[in-house]
Amino acid sequence: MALKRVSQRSVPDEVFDQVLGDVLGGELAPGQALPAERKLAEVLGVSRPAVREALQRLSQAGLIEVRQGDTTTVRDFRRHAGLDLLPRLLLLGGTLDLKVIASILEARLLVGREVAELAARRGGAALAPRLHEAVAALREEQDPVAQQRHALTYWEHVVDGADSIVFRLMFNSLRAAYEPALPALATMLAPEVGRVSLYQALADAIGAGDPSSAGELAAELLSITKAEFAKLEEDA
Amino acid sequence: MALKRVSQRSVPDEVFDQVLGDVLGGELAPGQALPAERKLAEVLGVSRPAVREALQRLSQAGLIEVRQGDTTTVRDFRRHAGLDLLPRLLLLGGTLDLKVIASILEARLLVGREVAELAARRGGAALAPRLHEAVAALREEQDPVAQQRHALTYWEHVVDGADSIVFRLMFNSLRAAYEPALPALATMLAPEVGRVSLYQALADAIGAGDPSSAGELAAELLSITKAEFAKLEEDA
DNA sequence: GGCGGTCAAGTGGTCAGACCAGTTTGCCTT
DNA sequence: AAGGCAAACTGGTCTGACCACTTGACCGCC
Repeated sequence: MALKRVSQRSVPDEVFDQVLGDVLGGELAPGQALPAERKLAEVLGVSRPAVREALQRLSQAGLIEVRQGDTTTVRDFRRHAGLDLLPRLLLLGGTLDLKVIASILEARLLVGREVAELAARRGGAALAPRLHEAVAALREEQDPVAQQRHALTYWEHVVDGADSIVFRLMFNSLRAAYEPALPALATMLAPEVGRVSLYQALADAIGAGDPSSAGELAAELLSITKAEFAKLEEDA
Repeated sequence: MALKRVSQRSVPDEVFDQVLGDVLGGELAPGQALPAERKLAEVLGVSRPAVREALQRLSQAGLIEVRQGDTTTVRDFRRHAGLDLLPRLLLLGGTLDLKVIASILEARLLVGREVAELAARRGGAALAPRLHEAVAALREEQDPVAQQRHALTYWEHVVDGADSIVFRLMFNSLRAAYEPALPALATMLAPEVGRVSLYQALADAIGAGDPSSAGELAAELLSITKAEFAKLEEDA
């Protein structure tokens, strides 16, 4: 068991999370004005520089607009936030948002297929050893959460093989979304990581430089969880 | 001519940009330690809270790691930054990065096709009027940059019709990347926005709820700029 | 009545200095 | 060699003062 560093949350982190929760939860609507920094600091019992740090980060994330001399206003995150906001939408108030999960699984399937094709085209034989290594590690692993980590490593190699900075950064954003939620998602993802033979076949197709097969195999693999989730939603 | 607000750059913005430029430009390599906040503030001739604001934002963007009591270190942005970093990669040091443009155009084509299919499946007839409105505005427009804006409005409607938060946020990140560069990109994108009939046909396919046609038309439309760019690169 | 100028009050932006909290390194003792 | 302690360094936070911008109200002039 690996011991992790215990990290105390900083004051600006607390402020950031609180305001973000209110924005995403709808309590703070687009166009609405936030209290002045001085007021926020007073109400929250913290210093103004700490409030400023949080607000500048919220601004960077596309959730608020800060203008000197005027009140800070809430933006419509659906129009202004980028993909990096995804982790916060997935896990909101401590619970997983099922609609966001569905959207992630869908995007993962559609984009994953394209990335696998690119990897077959561009990664080819040089990529195969790393993929097979990840498959071997996945095969040896019993712990469900650790299995997910091996699968993530596998897909990291695939997206590197695609040789596209856009897809690489996209992968990072998506990984950042579900990595914190892995313990909760591991059960649902188990059937997928259980199909080691599919991971193996995809590695083979990529290594052989066969985009058509790679795309199909990737779609087949990534369809498993999407279907599992759809079934779960029907049962609920 | 619309007059835009003149915005003075703040001190934390300047610090953020400078450190970000050094990280993305390679002067600050992954694993390397940044000078202490106090040192940075002294060297840059600014206050420490301003430095902190910038560093916390850089940390949020995945470019550095800040830990209390230890030095702040540089992270490998390729592994840790998300899609929201794209604007900064596209326009680095005032010049457009051709490799990033190529990657954007490719991803735009592959993802745009999927989004158009989803929009045809989910947006359907309710989406059509807005699409046709955007097409009409595009047809009336002569200014190349303004044409791009109409095209962006068109695609915003399409991605809304896809009814997926992941693709919506993705669109926001991509738009944030090329929107500041529109004046520079307008020439290259002109053949695409000149194909109003293709935009029209795509709107029709989406309105008719025909995913197959929508995907094909979207791919055809988005292939234009990709091909133009490939040609430009060969000429250079 | 409409427009322009001025002022006050509010907002965000920045700074200096002090103090708190965590990490690392060096030195001493067992 | 290992453990403990202190110092020096790091980041984290606060207070209070001042700067810069925006908005709204009021007044004077045409």
